[in-house]
Amino acid sequence: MVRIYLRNRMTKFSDLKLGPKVQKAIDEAGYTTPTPIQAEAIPAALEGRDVLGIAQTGTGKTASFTLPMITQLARGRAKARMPRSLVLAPTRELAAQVAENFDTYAKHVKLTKALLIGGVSFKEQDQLIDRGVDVLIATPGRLLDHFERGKLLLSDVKIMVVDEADRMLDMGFIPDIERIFSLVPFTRQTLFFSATMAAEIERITNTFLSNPKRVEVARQATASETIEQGVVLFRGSRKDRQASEKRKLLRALVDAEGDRLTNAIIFCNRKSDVDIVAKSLKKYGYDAAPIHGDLDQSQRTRTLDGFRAGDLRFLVASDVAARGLDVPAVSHVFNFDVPSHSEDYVHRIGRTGRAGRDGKAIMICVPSDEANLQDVEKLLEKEVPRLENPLASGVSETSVDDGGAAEEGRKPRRSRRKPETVDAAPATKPQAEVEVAAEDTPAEEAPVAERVDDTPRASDRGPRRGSRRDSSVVGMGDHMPSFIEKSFEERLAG
DNA sequence: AAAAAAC
Repeated sequence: MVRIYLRNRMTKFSDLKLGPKVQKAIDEAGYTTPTPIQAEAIPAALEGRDVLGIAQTGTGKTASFTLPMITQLARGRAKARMPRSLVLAPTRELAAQVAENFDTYAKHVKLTKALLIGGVSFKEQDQLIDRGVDVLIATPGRLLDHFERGKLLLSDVKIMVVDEADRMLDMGFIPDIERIFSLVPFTRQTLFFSATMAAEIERITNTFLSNPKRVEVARQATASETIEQGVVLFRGSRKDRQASEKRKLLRALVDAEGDRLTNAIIFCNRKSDVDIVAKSLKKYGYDAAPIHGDLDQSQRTRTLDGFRAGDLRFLVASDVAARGLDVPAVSHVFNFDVPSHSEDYVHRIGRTGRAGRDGKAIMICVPSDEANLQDVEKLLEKEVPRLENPLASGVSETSVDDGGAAEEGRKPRRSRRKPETVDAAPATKPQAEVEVAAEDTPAEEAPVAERVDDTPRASDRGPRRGSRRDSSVVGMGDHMPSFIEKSFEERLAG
């Protein structure tokens, strides 16, 4: 550890013998010192050796293969339909991210590339391939699809990269990966990256890598170091109300963070819940948008770009966004559900507290998630601190409804799941119902409509500064019943 | 039990 650290401190990018044009791009990007994995992997890759990198995101893994690749590919030219290198990534977003990395560091080098991912038309991808590409970046499914159409020849691939291999394993891509390995020349160079070395990954590397340089990077500061964690144990007042009450709790937790919250990712276990939570937050005036695999690729891209640019404050996500995505500077991660794979917890909260910044990760745990919480704590080897439910004292947890947030607008393509009972109720105005909650009256009996204007409102809710792009917000908008805020003040004071 | 990825 110490040795690597010292060595890393002494090594500069300029010591690594990268091509002058690559070096220029690095200088312009403002980087001088490589990360440990870059310092170790780049020299080996430049020598033409296979590399087995065991590292997580945030370690500079992507540049550890793009930089030597650009250097090596700077000479020579691709023939039509015969890419000279191939990068495989498990998700479309990750593939797109790798492509951006090439754009950044190959800007002074004449290098052609194509991004082959699903969800977009074949036509443009075909045209690029026909012209010949130096770098092909792809998700496995779409790559094989192109190959089977006979549009693509892999016999000139000199460098092959497999990124996030353990994720590929989780997603059942290993047979595809093996097939692709069988389609590229035996003499290629292979750069292979995985966050962990599961037995199956070990087997693949033994089969397809040749005397690799093994580069292992200590896990980034584990969860505990820079990320403040907490979990709220929560049970709905009634089973059929738990879902909407949980969303109310989420809003309260968000609000309680005040100005400390600049932006956040909210993870849900199910795509349907991603939609419901995003819709609900939007309805209550929060600047939120969903991302998961059932949404159009164009929408996924737009949402992610907006979030990166700071135009979007809350990203409600499935685990499509848990790993690998480079989203700089997220102040908070909320786990609306406890992830059922405990490793995913580490990946999810790893979206915050990056690059030495402080981060906060807050989770909600309902009774049925308690077994998962135990698994998470077993993995962390420590207890996640319990947080008080900000709504617990003095305020009834009953009767908060999103007004059928989930029922409005289009449902995701494949989601035929029946929404929860509460949300299926006729879409009444949320402010009325929240006000009902303030009065501690069961929603069903409340004369909602006429009470709307009497709703006590806090003029300023503090935390939100994002734009509400949806001008048709039906919900509370800027208004927040004062009881919620009051209970916080009381809580903070006490 | 679910998410991701191919049409």
